[in-house]
Amino acid sequence: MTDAMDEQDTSAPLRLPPSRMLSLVAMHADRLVSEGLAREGARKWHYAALMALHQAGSMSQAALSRLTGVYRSDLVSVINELAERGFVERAPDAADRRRNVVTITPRGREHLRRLYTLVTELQDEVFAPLTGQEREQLTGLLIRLMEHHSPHGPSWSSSRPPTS
Amino acid sequence: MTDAMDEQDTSAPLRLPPSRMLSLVAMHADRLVSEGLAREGARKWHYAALMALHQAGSMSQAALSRLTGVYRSDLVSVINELAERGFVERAPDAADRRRNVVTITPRGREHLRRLYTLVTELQDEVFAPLTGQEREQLTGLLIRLMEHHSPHGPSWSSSRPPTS
DNA sequence: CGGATGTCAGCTAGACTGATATCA
DNA sequence: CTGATATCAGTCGAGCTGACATCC
Repeated sequence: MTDAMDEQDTSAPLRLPPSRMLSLVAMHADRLVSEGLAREGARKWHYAALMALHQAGSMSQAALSRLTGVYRSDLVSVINELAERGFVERAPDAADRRRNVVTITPRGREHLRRLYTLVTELQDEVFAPLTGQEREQLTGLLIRLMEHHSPHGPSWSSSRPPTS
Repeated sequence: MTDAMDEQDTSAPLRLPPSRMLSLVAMHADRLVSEGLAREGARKWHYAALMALHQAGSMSQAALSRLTGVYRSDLVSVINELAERGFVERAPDAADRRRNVVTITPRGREHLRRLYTLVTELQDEVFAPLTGQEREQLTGLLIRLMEHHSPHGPSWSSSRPPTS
């Protein structure tokens, strides 16, 4: 009966707090996704921004920041890179001259389709040991935790494929 | 019927890949834990190192590195800080003069007990929206994923309290 | 010799802060 | 004036690499 701290036991498995498990799994998943996207010359934020623009339509950088969780300051370079490659257009908003309206281009949509396929495959790789039901369990639990943390943020669901 | 990409729908929730959900939840959990530990003047690695030493006994820095996942190079400063505060002792190994044998001290055990209590409370905070059963589901799934990623690493279980 | 160990210096992407100029 | 916007500079912890001297 060990109630307080378990004593030395070299053979026993390391006991980790659940938050640490989350970090380890998230780190591994992040690495797989990042490396996969890098092969296509993209980064996570590129994907996130394109996906958000595709799903929710053109918007200002500040709005995109709120939607994706990427900081306004960091979004600048992301939009720069996407614009350089013609995946996105940044035009001043006539109605509010502080704003840039960011719009995804047809080339951006093509790119997004490639990235989406890639990301989907990578998700399968990450969650390979889980059955479909278990994956839904997991995402369900994660969504509950996310809603608890940022109750005023956007609501989330697992990603579904984008239409051309 | 949306098979490919869903078109614009500002009212719809953002669809995130599960790996992104993992990152968000892990980030939030990490922040809570880090902030909590900071209030006690500690960091995650301090806790991880003390816990590993407590559970598995004295060992070299390299062994501690393998056990905790903290890089040898980063462990140096962690051990420095713990040693400065008298939580740990670093002594040359007579049998293998390359090695430092790191040992947790009684004061270190006291400190660990405080940190353990804190970390446990923080876990409760992070996973507050889940029932006990759901938390076990979650950790079960996470362990399966961890084992899949590093099948030759240590095996894990959820953390149990340390004994004095 | 090859390989492990402890240490140091430095890199990188990412999260975050602060300041500033512009404009509603 | 308050507050939002885009941008830039810079901080900070964390993960990771490379090199080096020492020792097995």
